Amino acid sequence: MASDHTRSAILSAAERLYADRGFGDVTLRDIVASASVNLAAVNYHFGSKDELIAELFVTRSLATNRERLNELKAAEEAGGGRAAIDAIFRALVGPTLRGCLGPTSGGSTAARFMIRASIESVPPIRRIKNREVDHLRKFAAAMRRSLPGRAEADLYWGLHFALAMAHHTIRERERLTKLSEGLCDLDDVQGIVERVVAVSVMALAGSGTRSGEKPGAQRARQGS
Amino acid sequence: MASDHTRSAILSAAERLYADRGFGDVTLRDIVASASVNLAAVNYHFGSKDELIAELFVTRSLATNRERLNELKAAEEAGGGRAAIDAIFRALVGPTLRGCLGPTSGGSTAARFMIRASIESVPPIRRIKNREVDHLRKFAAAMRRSLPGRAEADLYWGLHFALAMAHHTIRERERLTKLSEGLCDLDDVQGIVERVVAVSVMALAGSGTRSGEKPGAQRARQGS
DNA sequence: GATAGTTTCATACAACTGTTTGAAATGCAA
DNA sequence: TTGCATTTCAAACAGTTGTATGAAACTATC
Repeated sequence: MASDHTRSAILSAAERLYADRGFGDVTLRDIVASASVNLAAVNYHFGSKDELIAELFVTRSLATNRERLNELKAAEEAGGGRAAIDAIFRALVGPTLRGCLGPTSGGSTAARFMIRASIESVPPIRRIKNREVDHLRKFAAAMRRSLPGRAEADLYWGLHFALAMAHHTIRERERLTKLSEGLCDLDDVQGIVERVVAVSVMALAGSGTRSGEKPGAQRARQGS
Repeated sequence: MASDHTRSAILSAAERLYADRGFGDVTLRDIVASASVNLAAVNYHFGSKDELIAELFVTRSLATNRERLNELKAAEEAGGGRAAIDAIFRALVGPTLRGCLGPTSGGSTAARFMIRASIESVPPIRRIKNREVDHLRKFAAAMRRSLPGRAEADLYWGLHFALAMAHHTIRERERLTKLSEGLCDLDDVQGIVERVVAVSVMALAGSGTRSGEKPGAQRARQGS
């Protein structure tokens, strides 16, 4: 395995190019040119283009998941087995938002790569994301412990909405800046985390107090 | 312009194929084979592949936007110029969710196409989406009229989060079903609309009462 | 220093892509 | 029917893509 210089040169060149120009128009030839290695090296070291992409994504997303679980574990230990619901949401969306937003996002290749991976959905990444359910289940379990009375479906909707706000903020951060004409400060990552956490907590607190009653169903609608 | 038979055959074949298999692996040759027309017909009638995709997307998204604005207008007229905030959110997310979710989504090609367009981000569609800011500004304006006291940034965040929940629900509906093991009923579209609206309203109501104070900032954090 | 295993390299391959071309077919007005 | 414009068609084009090949270079072991 020698020095692995070629292998890691490919990895970092690929990550940078994908981050900058997206998966759609970066070819293996672009990557090997940027890494100053031979074209055949990609297939030799990774097997195929898709496996290269998969390795890039797995590495980064394992890191995020680990960070998430660490925060969750810390919060549960601090609460004696039951984490506060806001701490759970913070552990869920904090690492992702901190990784992809703020001043880091301009400089860190890893962050920009993960943003790309979240915007463009290519087959190898989709396959990996589909296996992420187990990871999310751990957060669902923590929420169940935190709010034993709450209906199961409400917990899942809360989890889902928290991820929705976090991911959508990452995906559409440019559009939000343009829409709000800079009023929404996308560099204040901690502020955004707290905003997402606060709304997620409210969403959960507001939805019915006990079992599966649909929230908002009491409101009248105007149309058909 | 004759009967336009070829043109519309291409449009509907393309929409169906893109809906079923995504933009990534549908070629012009697939489309013309499915439409039983000649390969050159696409370039003759649409100019290029991208313009074909653009026309498909523009048609569908104009329809949704029109529906949104109709609902918004009705709500504002009913309120004498000021729509209730929940009615505004309902006008924003209702048409999209109804279009892409529920029993329709299984059968309607248009709905499945729009879901694809929301998941895979191809250049021609991205270009069009970037021009959607003007449309969203109308909703921001309605929100401003509805809640004159609220800080501008909070309104944009509210708008942003509402869209986040709606789009994420469409994008990840399969994963949410799997994660919740069917507990989240993705076929109850009206229930979902009301859930999203309720959370959006709460998000806005909960964020500071007046000026740009960041919500949740009063909460302590455990980490660094 | 010969040997075996790994890694690099230039090159070719085979397939597929969107687009163009120029001629045939069609429709329609005079 | 003649003439003209629109539309269809088969075929080819020019370019790109990821991958495979087999020889060369390198590395470490004996």
